[in-house]
Amino acid sequence: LTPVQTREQEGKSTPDAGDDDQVEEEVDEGPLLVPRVKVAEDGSIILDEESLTVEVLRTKGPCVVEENDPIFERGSTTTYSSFRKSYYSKPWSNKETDMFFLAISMVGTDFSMIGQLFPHRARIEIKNKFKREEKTNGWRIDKAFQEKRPFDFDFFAHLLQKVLAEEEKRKQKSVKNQSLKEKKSSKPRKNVKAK
Amino acid sequence: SVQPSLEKSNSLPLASITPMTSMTSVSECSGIVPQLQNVVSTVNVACKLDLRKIALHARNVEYNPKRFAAVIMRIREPRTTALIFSSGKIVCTGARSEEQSQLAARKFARVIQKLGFPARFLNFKIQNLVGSCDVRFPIRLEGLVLTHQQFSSYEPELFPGLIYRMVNSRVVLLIFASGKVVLTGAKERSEIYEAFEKIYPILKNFEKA
Amino acid sequence: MPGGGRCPDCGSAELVEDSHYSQSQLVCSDCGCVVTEGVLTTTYSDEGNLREVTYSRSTGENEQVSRSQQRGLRRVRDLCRVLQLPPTFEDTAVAYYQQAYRHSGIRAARLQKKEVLVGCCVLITCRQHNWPLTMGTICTLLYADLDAFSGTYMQIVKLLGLDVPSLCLADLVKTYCSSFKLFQASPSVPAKYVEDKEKMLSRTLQLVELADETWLVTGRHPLPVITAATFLAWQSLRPSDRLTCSLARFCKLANVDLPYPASSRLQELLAVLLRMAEQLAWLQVLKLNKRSVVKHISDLLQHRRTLVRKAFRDGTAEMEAQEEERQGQGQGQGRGKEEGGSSSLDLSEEKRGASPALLLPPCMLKPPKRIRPTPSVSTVTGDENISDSEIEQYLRTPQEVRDFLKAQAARQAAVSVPNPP
DNA sequence: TTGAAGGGCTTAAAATAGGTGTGAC
DNA sequence: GGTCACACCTATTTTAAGCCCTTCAAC
Repeated sequence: LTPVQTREQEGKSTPDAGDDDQVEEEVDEGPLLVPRVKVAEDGSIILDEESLTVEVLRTKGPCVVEENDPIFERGSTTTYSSFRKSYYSKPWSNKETDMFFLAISMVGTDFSMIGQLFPHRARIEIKNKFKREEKTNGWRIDKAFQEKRPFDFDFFAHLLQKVLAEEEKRKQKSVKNQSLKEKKSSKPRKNVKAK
Repeated sequence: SVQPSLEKSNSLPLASITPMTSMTSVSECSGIVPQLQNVVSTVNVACKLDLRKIALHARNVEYNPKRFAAVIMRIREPRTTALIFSSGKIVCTGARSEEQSQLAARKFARVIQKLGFPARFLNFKIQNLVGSCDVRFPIRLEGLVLTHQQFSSYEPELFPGLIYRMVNSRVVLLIFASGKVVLTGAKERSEIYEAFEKIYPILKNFEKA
Repeated sequence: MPGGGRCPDCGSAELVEDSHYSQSQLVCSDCGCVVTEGVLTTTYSDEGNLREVTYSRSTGENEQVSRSQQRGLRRVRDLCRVLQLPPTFEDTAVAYYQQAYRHSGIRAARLQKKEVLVGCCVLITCRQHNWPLTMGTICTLLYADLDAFSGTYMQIVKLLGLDVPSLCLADLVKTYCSSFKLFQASPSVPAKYVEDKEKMLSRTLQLVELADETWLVTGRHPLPVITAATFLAWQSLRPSDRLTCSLARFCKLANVDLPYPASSRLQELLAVLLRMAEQLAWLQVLKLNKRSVVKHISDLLQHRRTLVRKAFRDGTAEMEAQEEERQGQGQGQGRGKEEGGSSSLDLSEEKRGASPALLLPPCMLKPPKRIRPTPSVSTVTGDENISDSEIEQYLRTPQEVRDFLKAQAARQAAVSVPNPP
């Protein structure tokens, strides 16, 4: 039983990889199972409740209805939120942002192409990043666009991998630091985004 | 075209207040001039375009025929974005004024020309203007929707603003409790100005409950 | 019609129970239509099966009613029954659905849209009868996305030229509040948490009215306002036992969802109450905070209107004065005083004693955030010269084109051969 | 456990257009 | 089953305020 079987093509978590001629595999249709399963389960429960309510009403017949007041007990059918897709996008670290500008200088404003340079980012995230930077750091966009750099896919991929790995390591370290610091309260670390 | 009848206001961000030179007009002047925020225009370069070729030779573009059948081209000055279709039709967006939009459209056409297409510049037309301003007093949207029901849609469960469709005007207004107003749908800036002058006294009536 | 009626498809009265499914259903033995499912369980995928099972049996007469329209009408009735609406509502909602179908644009719409259209017609009917029903409820019952519902709702109201009254908050208080499981003791609800329903409704209503008077309702989702008001009403009716209970815990034990914006509404309401408390001499000395003020809600509500009037200045004149002041100062600033318009919703305790707060929507009290980069309305005429060099910055040189193609090819190769470890 | 902050979505308008859902004929 | 006439997805821009999500910081 799949109550809502609309195929939402806006799969998140897996940045809609497939576009651009090649790279067919799986492409859209992204089932995006997680939310649907949740919906189905939640829904089923509600449905059962409602079914019972209807039964009760049928057998009970004379409803309480307080005279002219159309308002009477209806059980808790009033709900607030309904289903919405998740649009969450991981924040860009400073290093990753630097990589973003490097990508701009290599390929220009082709967000689909840049999206392929960032395997964990969907095209829409690249576009939003661009628009955001245009508002807050317009000069950096201009600078990157004018500083043409040769488009070297492998070079970029390796550099990005290194940067992200470093990021991850740093993150884990800070978590560990936090858990075992306690005594060593004064540590002059502080990164301050290099160069 | 071009020279706007009303003074193009001032560049002072906060100064949407105009000294209101003539008070002899029939209705009172709000003293507020909506600022243009976005201009959409179209133009026809009148030749078939090979979008793949454009995508290969220009570095300010994106082209994904699977996703969308147009080249998306961006230029820095004026900061605008264009949709370029193989038919030769161009949609230019993002400019702050009609003139900026035309200049931008000419630049897009020039890029196409430089790529070897016999581009012309036909039927340039402003298609949509978006403006905004602030009346600087709060507005009881629930009161406004009651008395102007036939023009209004206010559904706070869906959107915080009231959607107001003007009579005898293409302009649609988004009216917020904060007193901020967005006006859109106009093809000439006078329509924006007129719509605002028309709505202002109405809004004044709903400053308080 | 409920229960023992006729098949909405073919009109047959030969309805039989069919318990092949998890929920028993009434099925028309003439055409095979499922007349009443356990409720709104039909989905598009089910519909495929239905279509095969039920061939369209022409009853000879009119019936230009399409399959999808019949299904929609059936679901309109189902939804009305699930919501236990008065019988007359059903026909009104059905009429709206039929009216919508007379438009080719609706007939050609996607199936999902026709599905949420069912909810739109029921919602519109309820609104016109002042029957409190939220869009969230409709969407939950239909398993619909609120955004999908939104588009269809706006379209249909425009298309049919309907006058749809707003959702009445007071009515919603009655139904929604009543659904809180707090009115009788149970294993999950200790005695000290049990409250009298009438007292709760009355106080919640007053708090919602207070919220409305102080700009906390306009432009906001209605239900979270009520959730916050209900919580405050409940706390204030027995503060000593309930002050330590959080909004989240309250919702959990009352067995209702905690709407996301409710926390903000609660904070805003508390700020308003604090401001009001400052106007009462005997409360002033107590140096109340957002926690202790709850104990005096009863007193504050008693003099609600007077206190609101005293606690809040009329914001407009003030705003205009500020605006003019800014004008005089020129454009260079961007900071300036700000503090002058100290938020009426500011909870910081040392701010008190100052002049009354502005009575304005919270969004107007937030510090001006804008970074207007638009000094350049410029002097562009649209006819200026365009230099070749300006255009050329956007073009790739022949060498760059070759490099780009090469990189593109490499990229494709990398993609088609995923991992070469 | 709470919040704050940051980001992206909702609404309106308008042009552009292929591919395809949808139902009537 | 094909034509027809729509819908309506993808995409672009821009403002408004609210909602809603995640992440990360004080307690």
